[in-house]
Amino acid sequence: MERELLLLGLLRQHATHGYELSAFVEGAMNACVDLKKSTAYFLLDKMAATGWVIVQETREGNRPPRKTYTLTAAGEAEFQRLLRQNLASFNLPKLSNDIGIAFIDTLSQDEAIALLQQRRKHLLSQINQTQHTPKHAGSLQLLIEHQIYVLNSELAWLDTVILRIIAQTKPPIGAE
Amino acid sequence: MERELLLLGLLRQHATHGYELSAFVEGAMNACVDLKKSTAYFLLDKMAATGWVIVQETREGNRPPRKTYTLTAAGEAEFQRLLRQNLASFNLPKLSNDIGIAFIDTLSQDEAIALLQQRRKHLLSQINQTQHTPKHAGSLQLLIEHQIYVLNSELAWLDTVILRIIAQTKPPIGAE
DNA sequence: CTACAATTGGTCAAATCTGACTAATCAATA
DNA sequence: TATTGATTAGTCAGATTTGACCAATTGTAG
Repeated sequence: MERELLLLGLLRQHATHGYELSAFVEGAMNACVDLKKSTAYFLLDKMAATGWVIVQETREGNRPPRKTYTLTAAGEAEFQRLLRQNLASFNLPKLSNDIGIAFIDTLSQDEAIALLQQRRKHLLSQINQTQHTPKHAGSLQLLIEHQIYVLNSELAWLDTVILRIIAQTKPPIGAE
Repeated sequence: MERELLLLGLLRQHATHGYELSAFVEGAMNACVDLKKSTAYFLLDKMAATGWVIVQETREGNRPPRKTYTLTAAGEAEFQRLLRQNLASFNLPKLSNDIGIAFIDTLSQDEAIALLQQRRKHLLSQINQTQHTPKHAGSLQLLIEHQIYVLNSELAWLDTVILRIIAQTKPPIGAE
């Protein structure tokens, strides 16, 4: 339902066609949202069937007709409902992408640390990229800030993991 | 690929049937992984087709036959590959579930704050639940710790958002 | 003992998602 | 001004995911 909320919220600002919507989401919002063009069209069509939006094919020249989606009153109501539901609840994001961590003890310490250093670099570059995305309007910007915040906590966590592994079975010189 | 890595990693510890795998994942690992039973079977069958596992139907009594999955050498190799790839890379988790935040400026301050307080409660109770899940063996436990860590950073972030909203247009008594 | 629920083990049709594709237009450049 | 490449706009078959279901077995309470 988060994706529907997003689309309704965007359409609420101004009615537009699927391409612009998905270009925006896959472009400017790329850092915080995963929603492909084809899925966007799918969802829009479903919402049209439900009555939350209406479609108008506007034919220009002889290119394939452009479909403009407009929010209906029912769509506005659904937006209000979804927004409140979304804000009031929290569902933990599952299976981020650290499953590998669960099996890290099958590797030698050296290899484990080398791999995690690489991971650390990926993370840093993502932080950089995300920090340099163009500023969004209004509270959309909060999403980007959240993303940066999350990436930074991941970085901090990763560092503690690396330290733990180093500490683990390397009580070196004066070990007790 | 994270899910395949997980299944291979678990099957590596000991060959077993789909039900036990998915019961474990949907049970003890529920906090950090989202993988339904039916998806697990689907993935297992796919991996069987690829040759990473072999299936043996063991018929006991006249109940529907039980399918036992065993890791092959190719499966072990793929595990090694996926593990390294997973550890060395980082893909940011997208569209957590705070899309609502992007549209929070369409609400009155009072309602926004009330809703976020509710969200805060959900979050707290999830932290509690996750903290009380039974301890996992070995580095599997790291996943749970990560989950708790993430939930706590989400809590901290949520609090800053709430504070920001309160501060936003409420320069009360001696406003300049 | 028996009936009623819970658990074990798995399947399947329907819903959803994806990558690859079409096809027109614009933009630039040789 | 053809040729090439990007951009706009959307479709679709095939892959994946889900929720609901089936059927046997194991408690378990009366």
